[in-house]
Amino acid sequence: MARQGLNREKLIEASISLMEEKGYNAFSMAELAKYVHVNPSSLYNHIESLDMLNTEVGLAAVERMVEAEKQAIAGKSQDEALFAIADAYRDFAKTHIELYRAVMNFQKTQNQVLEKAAGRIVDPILQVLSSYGLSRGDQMHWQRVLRSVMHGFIAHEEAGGFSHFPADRDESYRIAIQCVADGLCAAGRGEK
Amino acid sequence: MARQGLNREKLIEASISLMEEKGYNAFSMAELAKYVHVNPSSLYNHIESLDMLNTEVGLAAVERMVEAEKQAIAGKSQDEALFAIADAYRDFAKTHIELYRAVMNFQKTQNQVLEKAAGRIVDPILQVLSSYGLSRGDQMHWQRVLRSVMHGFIAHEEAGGFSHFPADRDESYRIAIQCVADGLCAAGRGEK
DNA sequence: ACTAAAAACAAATGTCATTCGTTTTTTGTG
DNA sequence: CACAAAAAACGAATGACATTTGTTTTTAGT
Repeated sequence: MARQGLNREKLIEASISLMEEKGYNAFSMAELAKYVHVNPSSLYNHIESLDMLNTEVGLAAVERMVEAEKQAIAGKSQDEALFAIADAYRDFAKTHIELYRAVMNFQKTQNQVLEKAAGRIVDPILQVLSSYGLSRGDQMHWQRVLRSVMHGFIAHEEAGGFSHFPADRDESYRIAIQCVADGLCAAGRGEK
Repeated sequence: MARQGLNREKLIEASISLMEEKGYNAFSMAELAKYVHVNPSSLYNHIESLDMLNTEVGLAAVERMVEAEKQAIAGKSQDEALFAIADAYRDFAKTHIELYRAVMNFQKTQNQVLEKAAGRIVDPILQVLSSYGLSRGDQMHWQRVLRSVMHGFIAHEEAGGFSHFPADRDESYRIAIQCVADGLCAAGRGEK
């Protein structure tokens, strides 16, 4: 019954660790309580709900992913930056697959939180795209294209959807990103 | 207590209807039991588990999606077929978003089931790609590229991840598919 | 040392999925 | 038509979960 010195931040930290360790789906209030040696009901002295905890973990994961991306693209531009951010994105998802799940499972209800996260996620991508000389409108479209390719690839890869054929997945990803690179170059030259 | 004339097929059908009506997440044994006017425990006379039911619904959804795709590409080839299948894919996902979720939430554990579903999904896509004159290896890569773009786009769109900027989403999708089309043409001409 | 806030607890509620044993209904055979 | 066996329903129970409430313990500030 001795106090554990808990607070909101520590619980979020513990949630991140626990989620990485046991998996996004195995995460629960009961598991978290066990992890911090406390009764499940005691958690509510520090946090409002499981939903809120999932959101906070997702936000923290976004920060880490964005940080990794920014480091990857530092000092680079155009195709070099594009491949760097694409690789960093995939590396993060593979290394922290459970955190990546937390990001992609954001509740649609939390509109303002989602808005904030979306802004952070788009930021380094727009930075890369800015070196291609696109119109403002095209930047918006191509930002979506790149995010679609990256997430779609990782989602399939992680779900085992690419296991049917034995082709090298790294090479598939390279081809996908090169495809976007070529499209960006063409768009940058003003081709429609 | 009068019998309801239930069986495995009818329960799967009911599950599909219920899932489309109430949503993938709201689906439960309790809801299904209510829907077919039976005690929850009675369901186990016909099916093994909720997991198995989710899998069956997912498989049924794959069949419907593939059917829609095949109709869309009938008699078409190259870019026309590509855009047709891409639009059919997105249309299906938007019209039956809860079924689409069921497809994308396949359990990784069910390896043979996943294998079967994967084969079905890839089939119409390979049919489209076959008109581009790719090598067998390239077909495998580009099949992955196209699936990544389509699913990634829908996942983001459906999660509200494309709401941050007011750009037209239809146009973003068109650009994404055109990007793949251009890549396919180049690959078909033997460019590396 | 004492008071008040903070943090822990136990117990309870209302969800689930699933299992078990029992009762009811139907089916098929004599 | 009767009767036995199979099939399908049920209720009750188990153990998981999130969350609420009321109570007790611990700590911090005075």
